[in-house]
Amino acid sequence: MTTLSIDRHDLALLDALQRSGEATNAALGETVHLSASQVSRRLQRLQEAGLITGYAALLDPAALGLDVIAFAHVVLERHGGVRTEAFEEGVAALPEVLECFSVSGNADYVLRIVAPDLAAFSELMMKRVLRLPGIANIKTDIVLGKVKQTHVLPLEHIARPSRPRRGVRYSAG
Amino acid sequence: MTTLSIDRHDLALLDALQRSGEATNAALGETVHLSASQVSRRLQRLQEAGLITGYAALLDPAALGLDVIAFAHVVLERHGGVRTEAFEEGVAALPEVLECFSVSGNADYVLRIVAPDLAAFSELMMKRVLRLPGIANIKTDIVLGKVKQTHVLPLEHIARPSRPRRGVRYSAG
DNA sequence: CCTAAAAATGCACGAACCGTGCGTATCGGA
DNA sequence: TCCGATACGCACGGTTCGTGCATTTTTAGG
Repeated sequence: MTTLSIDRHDLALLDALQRSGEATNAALGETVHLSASQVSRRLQRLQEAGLITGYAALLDPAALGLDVIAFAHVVLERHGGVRTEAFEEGVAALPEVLECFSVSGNADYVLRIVAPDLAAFSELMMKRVLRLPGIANIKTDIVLGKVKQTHVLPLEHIARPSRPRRGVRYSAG
Repeated sequence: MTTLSIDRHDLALLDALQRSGEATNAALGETVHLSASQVSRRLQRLQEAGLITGYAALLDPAALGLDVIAFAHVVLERHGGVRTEAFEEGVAALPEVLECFSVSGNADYVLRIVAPDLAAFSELMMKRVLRLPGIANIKTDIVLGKVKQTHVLPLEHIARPSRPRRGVRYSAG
């Protein structure tokens, strides 16, 4: 496990990076007021510490023909089984299921699913999702419109020393 | 608007890129069996066509102290107003609200929200979300466990000519 | 307050990477 | 089979990257 302390430069860097991950170190340095070499060194630390888990190209779902988004609320049968494992593995194997969380509330799981169109979505639900083991019932919310969608995590809650200090430490192991 | 046709090399490229957006053109070319120069040219086309909307660094929410994820199901009041705009703008201005969709079903909107902990989440809901205009009621599902979470869109549904062809075209304007 | 250790900074330099021009090869249509 | 169009790999100049080094700034202790 690596441990490090974060200062305001690191926060500005993380914020800039999750918005434009393709920026050069020089460009990043200009927005956060650091030299390119410092940006390079800081990024190396942040990555080793596990704060930066990777980089990704963001694709436009609509341009790829993925026009349907839906949230599926799954309730499992309750005959005290190990069926949850089978269900979770089955879900993880479906590429159209982008997310699956177990949740509090009425449902056991919430799934975020994408599909090309309603016909494909229907077929996916009937032939793949509903056939997963242990399902009692599913209620589905189909997305009608996108008000907001971002991958940018809020960083405002993190204390911002002007310099790294002992005490406030962030880690990932 | 730019229009282009996609072949299997482009698909392989998009798939590789959304998994590791930091890979060099040479490395990408190795996985998709193309030269680095071709990768460069294809990426340029895919970006101009709008299929690639950007690049981002992926951060670890837990390492940043964001331990709470929740889905909020919002029902608006129904006195035929333009309050929906005010609500949507208010939601868009909250950095903790990563996503907001209008949906079919019982609720009007589904919001995905992150927060450092339950105390902060509670305060966020009470002081910011519930004070948005036009809200009738909110039901919240708090995430207990993460079974799967990915940003990788499925591409299996796209036809895969060995070469670009006229007819099958993808676009983004 | 003063001093010394530690850490961060900017610059410089060699290596790696990127985009483009160009000649060649391959594909599709007639 | 022939021709136009398109995709391909190679090579090259410009850019970017990471690291070593000397300097400056900050922290902690006396």
